[in-house]
Amino acid sequence: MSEEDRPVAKHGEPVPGSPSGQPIMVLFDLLSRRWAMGILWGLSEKNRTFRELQAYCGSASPSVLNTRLKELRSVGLIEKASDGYTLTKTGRELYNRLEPLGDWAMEWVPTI
Amino acid sequence: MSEEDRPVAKHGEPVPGSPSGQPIMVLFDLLSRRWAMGILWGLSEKNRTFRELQAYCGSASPSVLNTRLKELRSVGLIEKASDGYTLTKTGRELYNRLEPLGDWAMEWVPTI
DNA sequence: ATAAATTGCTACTATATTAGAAGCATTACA
DNA sequence: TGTAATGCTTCTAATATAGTAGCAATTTAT
Repeated sequence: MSEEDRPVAKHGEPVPGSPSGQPIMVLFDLLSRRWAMGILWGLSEKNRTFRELQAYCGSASPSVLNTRLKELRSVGLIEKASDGYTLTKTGRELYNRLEPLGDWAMEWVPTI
Repeated sequence: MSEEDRPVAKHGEPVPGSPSGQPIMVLFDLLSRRWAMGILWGLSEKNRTFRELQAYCGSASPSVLNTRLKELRSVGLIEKASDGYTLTKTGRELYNRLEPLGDWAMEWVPTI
């Protein structure tokens, strides 16, 4: 009973520890789960199968990966296609807002 | 011995589980730690003391909050000011790239 | 000056999440 | 009809986070 359902907080509901239920906190709660952003990033390039995603995310545990995929599907950010998982329209919208982090990271990471 | 140093991966170094060491993965590894994004978000409005941040982040555990603050300081995203913690120039740059998520979250969250 | 608050933590235990290895059922291919 | 991928599920160990208590140092009030 270790990695059971941890539903994504709804609007107005307290995020684990965040009583506000502010939208941004709901989103942060989701995105800060392991591999969540990596999955979105990986799928932005092309559709990927479970095992491809696993490799892309550095051998992520299948258990965690699967949990994350279920969550992302349950909130409509990704879905299954014939050739693996794919971003939904909403998922791509989110990715578009995440994308600027890529350029920034390339400048920043070498400095640390 | 539970919440010891978990250094932020350097460029080229494998992120826990991510052999690539791609900049974006290094950043994701940092940002996906509990409260990391919430802290940046909270400090973007104004400087906040330890206890103010704790309240802002929904009564985050002092132990975790402190760990996170150390990490964010060690990579130069935040620093101490006379009236609490503050974003560095670099930290604000990162925040600026995070900010679009706020608007998006306000549209998205009500739909889930 | 002294007492009472407040602040910024540290320490410790309990719980939750993630890692990692193994393996199984199903589909795809040869 | 094998043989090999694929998409998981299950289990245990390791790690991270939550939560409570409390203490030393600084600030505020008397």
